[in-house]
Amino acid sequence: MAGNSRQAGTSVTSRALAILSAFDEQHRTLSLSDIATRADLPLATTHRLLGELHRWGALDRLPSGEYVIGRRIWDIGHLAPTETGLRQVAEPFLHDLYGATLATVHLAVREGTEVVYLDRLRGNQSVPVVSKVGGRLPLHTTGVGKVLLAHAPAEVQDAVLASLTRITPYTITQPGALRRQLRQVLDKGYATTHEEMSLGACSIAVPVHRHDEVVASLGLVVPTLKGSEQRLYGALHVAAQSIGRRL
Amino acid sequence: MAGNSRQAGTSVTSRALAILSAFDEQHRTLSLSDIATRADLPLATTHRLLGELHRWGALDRLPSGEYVIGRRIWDIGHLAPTETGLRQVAEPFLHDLYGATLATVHLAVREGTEVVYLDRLRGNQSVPVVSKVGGRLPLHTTGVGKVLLAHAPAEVQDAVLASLTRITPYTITQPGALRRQLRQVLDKGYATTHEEMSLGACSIAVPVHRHDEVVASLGLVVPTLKGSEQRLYGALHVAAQSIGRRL
DNA sequence: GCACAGCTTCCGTTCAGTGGAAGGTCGGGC
DNA sequence: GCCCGACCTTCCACTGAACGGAAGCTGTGC
Repeated sequence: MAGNSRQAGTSVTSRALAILSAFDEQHRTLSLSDIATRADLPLATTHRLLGELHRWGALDRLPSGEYVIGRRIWDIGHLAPTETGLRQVAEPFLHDLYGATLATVHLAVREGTEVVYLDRLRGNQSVPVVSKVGGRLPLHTTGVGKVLLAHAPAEVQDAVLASLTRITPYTITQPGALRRQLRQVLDKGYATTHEEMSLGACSIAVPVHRHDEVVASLGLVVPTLKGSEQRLYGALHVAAQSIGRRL
Repeated sequence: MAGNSRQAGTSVTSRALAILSAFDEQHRTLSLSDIATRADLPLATTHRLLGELHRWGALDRLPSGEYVIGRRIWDIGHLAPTETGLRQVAEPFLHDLYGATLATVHLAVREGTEVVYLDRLRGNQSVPVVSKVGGRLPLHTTGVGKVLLAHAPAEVQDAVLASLTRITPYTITQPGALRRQLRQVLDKGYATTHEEMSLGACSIAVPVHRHDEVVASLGLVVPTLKGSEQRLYGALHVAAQSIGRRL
C-alpha cells in the first residue's frame, strides 16, 4: 500500500497544531473530514493524530462523531499570563464597575489591527453585544478599539485607516473623520461610539496604563450615552486608574 | 554522537503534550530544564519541541528564558464547550447575582472527586476566596462542592468520605457528620459552609439542573450567613432555575 | 437494496526525530 | 576580574514512529 508518500518537511508537532488551528469561532464543532480539509492533511494521518489529541484531552469527540476542543486545553489556557496577569488584577474592578452601572463591561487589548476581548460582564438587562471573551472585533467601530487605536503606533493607525469596513450605517469609514476622533480620544481621555458596531448599542471606553504604556482598554456598552456620559466616564476612569496602579 | 537512543513507543505528539502538561497552577513559569524534568524528556528533545510550540504560539518565552503558556492556547481554550455551553448561558445570571448581592459568585462542576470552578465573580469588597477559574478545590469543604457531592453517585461519595482532609479547624472530617449534611442538602435544596474552606468565609450554594440531572452548582461566598441565609438562597434559587431553563 | 459519504484500518517504506556529548552563555561568588 | 556551575544550544549518524493510498466498514438517504 501507499503510505509514506509524505509531504517533506512537515513535523508531527506542526500537524497536530494544525489540527487545533482548524477550530475557530465559526467552527467549534468539526467532523474528521472537515478537520483533514482545514488542516490540509490526509484522512488517515488526521485520524491517527486526532486519536492522540483525544486521548490526552485536547479534543473531545461527540456522540455524533464530531470533535470539539477539550477541557484540557481550557484548563491549561487558564495558566496563560493573559489570564493571571492583567485579567486577574482587573477582575474585581470590572465586577464593581458592573455592580455600579449594570452596563456591559469590556476589558480588551490590541493585537495587530484588532481588538481582543479579555473579559466581558453582562446581565440579562444589558444591551446585546457581539463581543466574546477571546473573540476579536475591529478597532475602528468599538469604544475600546478606538482607545487602543488612538494609542497605537502610527503604522498600525495607517493600516487600520486604509481599510475601514462599514458594519452599520453609522460606522465611520472616512479616514479623516476617524483621525479627528482619535485626536479627541487623546484630548479627552476617552472614546465613544454611537451604533457604529451594533444598532442600539453605544459605548464609552478609557485606557488602562501600566506606567506610561497603554496596555488595555476598559469600556461600557449602553443603549444611549445621553445624560450619562460624564458619570460613566468618571466610573471608568476611577476603575482604570485603580487597575493601572495594581499592575 | 549518541542520539537515536529514543524511548521506544513514545510518539512525538505525546511528547509535545507532555510538555504542555508540565504546567499547572503551581508551575506557571518554567525553565527549559524544569520542563525537561517534569515531562521526562532529554534536554535536546525538549529544546526542539519547545521551539515548535513557541513558533505556533502554544508557549511564550520570557526575556528570562523561561516559558509560559501562550495566547494561542488561551484563544482556542475559549472554543471549548465548557466555555460556550453552560458558562455562556449562565454568565448574565451570574453577573446579575453579583449585582444584586455584591458577594463572590461561583459557578462550578464536579470532576471526579473535585470541584472545578467554571466562573467566579468578585469585587474589591468581597470576602477573599482561594478559588480560581479553571482551578480545583475539594468537594467537602466548599458550598458548591457539598451540593455536587450530595448529587453525586454513591461511589463518588464513598471515595470522598474515605478521605476528608482538614483545611481549617472548622473543616468537617467525620464521615458521619458529612453524610448527615449531604442529606440535609437534598432536603433543603441548598448547602452551606462556615469557615470550612477559609477562615472568615461562609458560603451557600444550590444545584443547577438540566432536566433531572445536576450539571453544576451556583454559590455565593460571604463573611457570615447570619440574617441573610434565606434571602441569599432565594436569589440563588431563582438564578439557578433560570439558568436550568436555558440549558 | 443500493449508492454515497464519511470513517477506520492496514502496513512496507522512509525520513523526521532522536539524545549524548560537546560547546557556549550567563550569573553568582569570591 | 576570574572561575565555576547551571543552564541552554547545536550537532548528526542512525532508526523506528509516522506516513497515507487503498481497501473495507458503517450509517444514512432514497
